[in-house]
Amino acid sequence: MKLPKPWWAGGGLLNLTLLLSLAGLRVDLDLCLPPPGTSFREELLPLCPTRPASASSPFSASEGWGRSPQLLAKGRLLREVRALGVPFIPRTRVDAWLVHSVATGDADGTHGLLGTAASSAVEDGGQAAPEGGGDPREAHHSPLAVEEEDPAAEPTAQVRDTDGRGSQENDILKEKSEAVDHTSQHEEDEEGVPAHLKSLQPSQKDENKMIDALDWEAEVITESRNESHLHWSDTSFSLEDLFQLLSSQPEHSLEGISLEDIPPFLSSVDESVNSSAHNINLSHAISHDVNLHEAMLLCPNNTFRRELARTSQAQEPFLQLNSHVNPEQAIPSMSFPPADNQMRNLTSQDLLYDLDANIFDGINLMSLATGFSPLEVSQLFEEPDSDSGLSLNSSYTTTTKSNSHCTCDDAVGYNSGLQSLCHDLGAVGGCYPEPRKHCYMDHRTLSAFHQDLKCQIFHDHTYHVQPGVLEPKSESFTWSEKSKKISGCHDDLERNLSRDEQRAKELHIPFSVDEIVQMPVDSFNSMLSRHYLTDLQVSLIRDIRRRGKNKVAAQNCRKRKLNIILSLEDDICNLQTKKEALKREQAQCNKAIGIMKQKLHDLYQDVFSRLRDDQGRPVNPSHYALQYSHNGTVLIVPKELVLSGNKKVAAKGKRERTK
DNA sequence: CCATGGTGTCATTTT
DNA sequence: CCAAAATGACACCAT
Repeated sequence: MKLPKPWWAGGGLLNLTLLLSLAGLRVDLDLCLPPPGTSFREELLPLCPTRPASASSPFSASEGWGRSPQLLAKGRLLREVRALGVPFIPRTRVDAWLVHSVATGDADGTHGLLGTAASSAVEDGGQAAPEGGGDPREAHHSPLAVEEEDPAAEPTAQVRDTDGRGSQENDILKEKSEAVDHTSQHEEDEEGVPAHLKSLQPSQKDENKMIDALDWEAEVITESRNESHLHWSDTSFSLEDLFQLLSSQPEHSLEGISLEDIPPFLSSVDESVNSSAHNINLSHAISHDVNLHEAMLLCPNNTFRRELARTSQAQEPFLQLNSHVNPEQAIPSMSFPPADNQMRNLTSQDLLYDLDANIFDGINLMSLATGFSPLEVSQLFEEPDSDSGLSLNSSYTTTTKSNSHCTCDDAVGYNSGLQSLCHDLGAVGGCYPEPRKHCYMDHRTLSAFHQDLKCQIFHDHTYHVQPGVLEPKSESFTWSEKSKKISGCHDDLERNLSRDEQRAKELHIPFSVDEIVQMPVDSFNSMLSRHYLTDLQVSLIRDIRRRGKNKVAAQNCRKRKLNIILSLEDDICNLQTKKEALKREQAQCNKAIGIMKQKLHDLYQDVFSRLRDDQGRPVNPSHYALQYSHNGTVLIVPKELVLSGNKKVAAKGKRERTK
């Protein structure tokens, strides 16, 4: 028959086995050793405050946070090994009631003190009622219950409600917390290996690391148990040893849960570890006004991200709103939306818009008249803003500045009669040096080129550009201002057009921006080859594709960054939670040790109060000590001998440890 | 007016 | 070696 597990059991770090056989009575001390099948972290480790157990969580507690069967098998194996106790001292229970029986002058206890074996009393008295105040079992309560009382254990999302933020945002935050929940919780194995050791590791390495961590922890426990074994399984020891060990064991044993084991960076959050508000701020600092909700879309198994994904999909038709008419397109979704038709029908509603349209048409005409590309001409109407969207040729310009003359020669191919003007304009910066475009020009038939000319001349508008106005530096009518004017005067749909979309529209690019960006490489190249496009159009299409790809890449990059930040935040939360659990465990161990010390002291005093020497005088406990030998006898030994024996035992234990 | 965060873009590096 | 992706840095804009 086994006594209930002491309330402090579950520490797993202080393995103090005391076999005190006094007159046949056996007092077994087994502190903080988790019983087979349980892990102290499973009992003590509370849930992460930002991870309230919800039904929507993809990982329930029964699923072990998604632990793999291999890991569960390893955990079971380790527990079985621990349960066997090999080669450690077999685990025993604290038979506090025995101490009580001795202290209260129980007859069996007295009899046991005299040296007769009465180990059966342990079994017979196992169900005796424990002593009221000092019995640790009476103070036993579930660590989870402790956790429930801990205000810090409240879900952060609930606390956030008090932060004055809307419930919807709180829901989002909660979803975010759950979003990052499984990503690290399922990586936390049952042996409590810190998640931060593995959270950023590839999943394939997790198992190996898990094995290493398990071995590591088993080794730590082995050392702890061996130390206890070396101290206590010697041929003999005294109660003084027990006192000394109890005095030294807390610090020693608690090294395993020392706060120094927490990674150093946690020290920065040490002060606020007891404050749930800290968790709020941590999450809040990242979640506040973050418009990167799409970032969550990358992570699977997340309701929040799935919701956003659905929202994004619902908005996708709107994203295709800027698709242009292309009869050759086989993509149905790229058809011309009515909104765009409406927008085109509204061209006369705004004089400014007409002016801008005329300007662009004039630019096209200028390009024809001067042999200068419309893009270059259009640059004359903007400031040299690298962010203008019209600076797409900036890289080419910088890389081919020395070839400006050749570029102008190329431009002469369009209109050889204006070479001098080409030079003049080229000095402004209107170079068009990309050689690949000329390859398109080479295989293009002249008739097609003239068709392009006719097409552009068809939009002829009288537009005269003064040479002085061509200086971009002096041009105050910048692109951004133009965009502002356009966006300010047009409807919302027009305002949502990006610069590339506007330019593509102005240059009559027969493809939508989405098409250009999302099209596969082969399709893109074949599309360029199939269509007769001007160099400007090809250049713009390529730039649109490059910018679009890069835009998506930048978005993905930022999403990854945000995910990393969230993951780190989650790691911080986990480590804080573990730190709190370890602190509670340490406090419980200290309390248990104190109780044990007191009980042992009482027992010691009681034993000596009953002992008499040969003359019938009481034995002074300050001069003598009780020493237990393996043959079951208890000797009263002068303390001088005990101290010398302790030194020998300590030396022997040290030698065995060094082996 | 300033601070902050989101976003687009370019240049460069990495894959 | 080249193309695409990734990323740092910067500028602009909205709040």
